[in-house]
Amino acid sequence: MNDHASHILNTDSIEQKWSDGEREIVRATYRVMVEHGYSNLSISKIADELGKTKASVYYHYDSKEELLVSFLDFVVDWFKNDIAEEISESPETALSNLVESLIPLELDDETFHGQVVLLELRSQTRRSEEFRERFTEINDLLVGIVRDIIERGVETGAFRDVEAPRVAEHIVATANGARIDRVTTDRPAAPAAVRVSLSSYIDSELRQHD
Amino acid sequence: MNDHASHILNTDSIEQKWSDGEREIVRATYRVMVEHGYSNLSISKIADELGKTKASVYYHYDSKEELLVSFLDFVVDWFKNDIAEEISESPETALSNLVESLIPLELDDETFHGQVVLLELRSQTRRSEEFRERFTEINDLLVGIVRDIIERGVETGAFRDVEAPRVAEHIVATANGARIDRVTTDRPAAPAAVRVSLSSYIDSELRQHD
DNA sequence: GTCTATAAGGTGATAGAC
DNA sequence: GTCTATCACCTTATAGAC
Repeated sequence: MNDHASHILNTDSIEQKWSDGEREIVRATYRVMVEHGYSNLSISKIADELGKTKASVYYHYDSKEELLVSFLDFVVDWFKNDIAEEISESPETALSNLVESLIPLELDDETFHGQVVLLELRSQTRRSEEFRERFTEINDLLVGIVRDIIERGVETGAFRDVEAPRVAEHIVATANGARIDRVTTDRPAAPAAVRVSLSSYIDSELRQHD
Repeated sequence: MNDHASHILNTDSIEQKWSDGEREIVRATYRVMVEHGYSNLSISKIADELGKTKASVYYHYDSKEELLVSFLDFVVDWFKNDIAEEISESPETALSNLVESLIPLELDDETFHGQVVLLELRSQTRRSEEFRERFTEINDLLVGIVRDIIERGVETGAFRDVEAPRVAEHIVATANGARIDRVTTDRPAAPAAVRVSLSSYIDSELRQHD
């Protein structure tokens, strides 16, 4: 699994259930957001990025709201495709790989801005139920992955018999907290500290030592 | 310590370094944000809430940006005053009290909306360095409190000899992750799960059992 | 300190031609 | 599908009277 928002919306990771026009618009939307932030997003800027006019955007989407929900659907899809990778390993390495990718030591600028954009969108939860549903799905997916890894480890005897659902919530909450801290503060040492402490927690609480 | 945004900006917890006019404006700003969200905040709405006109607001603040930074200064101040409470207890109870208040089981509506507003503002980190500084300060403060409790516990022998700075970052990241999950998703069981797992982590990793 | 009035510009969205 | 033109509205911010 890659960093949360890296290479987001790459064509090859997006399913075929959208038309070319919609796909182009959503990708342009993402580029505008990475450059200007969600709060400065406008249909005009999207149209400029596309090299077309506002009316052309409104041919594909009836409203800005609908476009944003569509954008979130792309994010969810990307997330599903991206997260499915490399969990065929042993539970121990799968979990530590996941932690490492959830809390990377460094972020390139585009990924960084992509994370901020997703946080901006996440904070718009009052906008509609549709928004809320998408972020609920993303968190459910991530927690589900972690829980499955832990349960698999418990079955194979690699992990102690912990309560997988709770521990999974704990790990995901920690990773998300670290990620948000990184992109909203100047505390450069924090992410690495969290990662070390979380890894040591996993090692001593979950791992079955012989 | 109370919930992050409960009773925020109560008059008695705010210092005297602002004029009455500014204080009134900032408190009106908060009320507008709780009702309409940060992204729908406007000078007009603040003026309406105050029962005055836009020009009156601009007499006190040269720009919306300046007003928002001033608002964040109030938040930081509130945070300082609020967080200083009840840490005179034993390290064990101080830490578990803190975790309980950082991850409350229930949130009333106003506190809930207040948390969303703070998340919206936090996501506006690209707006200016001033924004970023305030949230850096808030996180530093919180991590500092936790670290001090842990260090005190290590000194008194209540806790094992853990690396206080790292564990503090871990605990705060987890609490923040749980808080953001709560206000941006429909996953009602998640906060309690995180809280249980975090408490059990603290109990088994930190506590010196005899 | 607060008011009225206004400027200058961006926004989401639509009508109708091609 | 894309265009031009336009609408109604809201925004931040200022000038000047009281």
